[in-house]
Amino acid sequence: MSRKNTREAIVEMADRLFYEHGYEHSSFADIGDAVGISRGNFYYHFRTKDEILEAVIGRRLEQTAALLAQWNQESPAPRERIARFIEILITNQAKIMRHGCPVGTLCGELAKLDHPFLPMANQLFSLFRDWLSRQFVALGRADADVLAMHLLVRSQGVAVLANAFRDEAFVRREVRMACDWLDGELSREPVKIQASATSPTV
Amino acid sequence: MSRKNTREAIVEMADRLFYEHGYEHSSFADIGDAVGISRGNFYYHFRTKDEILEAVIGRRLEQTAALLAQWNQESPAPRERIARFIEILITNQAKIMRHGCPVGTLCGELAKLDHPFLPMANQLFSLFRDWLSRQFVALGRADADVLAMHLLVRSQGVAVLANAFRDEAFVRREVRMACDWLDGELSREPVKIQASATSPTV
DNA sequence: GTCTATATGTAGATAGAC
DNA sequence: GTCTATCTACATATAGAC
Repeated sequence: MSRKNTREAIVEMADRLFYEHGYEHSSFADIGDAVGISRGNFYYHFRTKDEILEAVIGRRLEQTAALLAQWNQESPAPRERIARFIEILITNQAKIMRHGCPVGTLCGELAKLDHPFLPMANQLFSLFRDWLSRQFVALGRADADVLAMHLLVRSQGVAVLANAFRDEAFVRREVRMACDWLDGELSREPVKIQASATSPTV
Repeated sequence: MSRKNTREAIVEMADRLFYEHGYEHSSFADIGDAVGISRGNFYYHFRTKDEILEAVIGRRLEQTAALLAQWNQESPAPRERIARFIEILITNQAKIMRHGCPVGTLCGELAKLDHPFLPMANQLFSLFRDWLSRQFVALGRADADVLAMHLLVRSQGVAVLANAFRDEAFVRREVRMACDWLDGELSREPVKIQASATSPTV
């Protein structure tokens, strides 16, 4: 390898292959061949497959945090920031139609495998959830987390169905509907959440 | 096996294991052990793993069609029928929180594997889509398919996030929000869909 | 129809030369 | 750091006895 950092090259390729073909379906041979190294060399950098998965999730967590920080910088207004989240469905449309959402599909696969790194992968969702929630808080919403989760619901649902039906017009339409929903919500007065139960014993 | 039909027992167990642990992660040994037959006997009934997958998808297609027919019988009003679709998120809540939506996770996995039976699995989505669309048509909506797809978006998004966060209150709340959305939609006048493009050359 | 035994391929993982 | 050779485990799949 002429690369300065083989380890980085492995993680980058594993990240891509895990997304495109799934974690379980991506073998050491697949990753090694794609990077251009032997399996033996592979094991010099990672002793187990779980180690690679951990590195990939760590990388995604870093990149997601960086993306959100970038959105914070580029869009001062919370309303615009939320819109950028919704629009990633358009920005990454081609990949989402082919492979689904990188976060949703990884968490789904690890849940099926009952994998110990599932909680770590779920932190990817939490990054978006908490960031969205902060934007709604900044807009004075008491039900910020409810709205944040609802936007996650819409984006995940669109990703799943975009992957199944591969219909660009559908994605654009749902993005428009989500933006309309956002406008509608933000034109209301802030609403207090009702307590979920009155009995203290439950 | 004391069962009358071993083949049926295999398909039934494979259906369950594919749902709980994924298609690729469920081996012949797993299925055979769970049913209580040897691997040799297994191959008497199914020559390849794809054959079992085909049988499982076929079974799900039949059961889904039967479920929709049952809803048609039990609920004459389209509005109530649509509500029943939304409420499967509550009915199957425990399973969805553990393993996600059976349809969404199967289609997602087969998409990753680029599996030839992906189109067949996607028909599961189409069954719900078309059925929902017919209900909205019965309610006089010109944009019936748009509304049907939107309900699929919501249910798939809730399933993905219920699987990740395992939060019952979240599921109940989103179901309520979906019902509210439905009420809001059905209290409007029917809306014509705009043509997606004016140019006939595109 | 069901079983045991076995063939064959491929996965993850290791040892040791260079 | 990188390679080749190798090991072990397990997956799909087959053959043939009962």
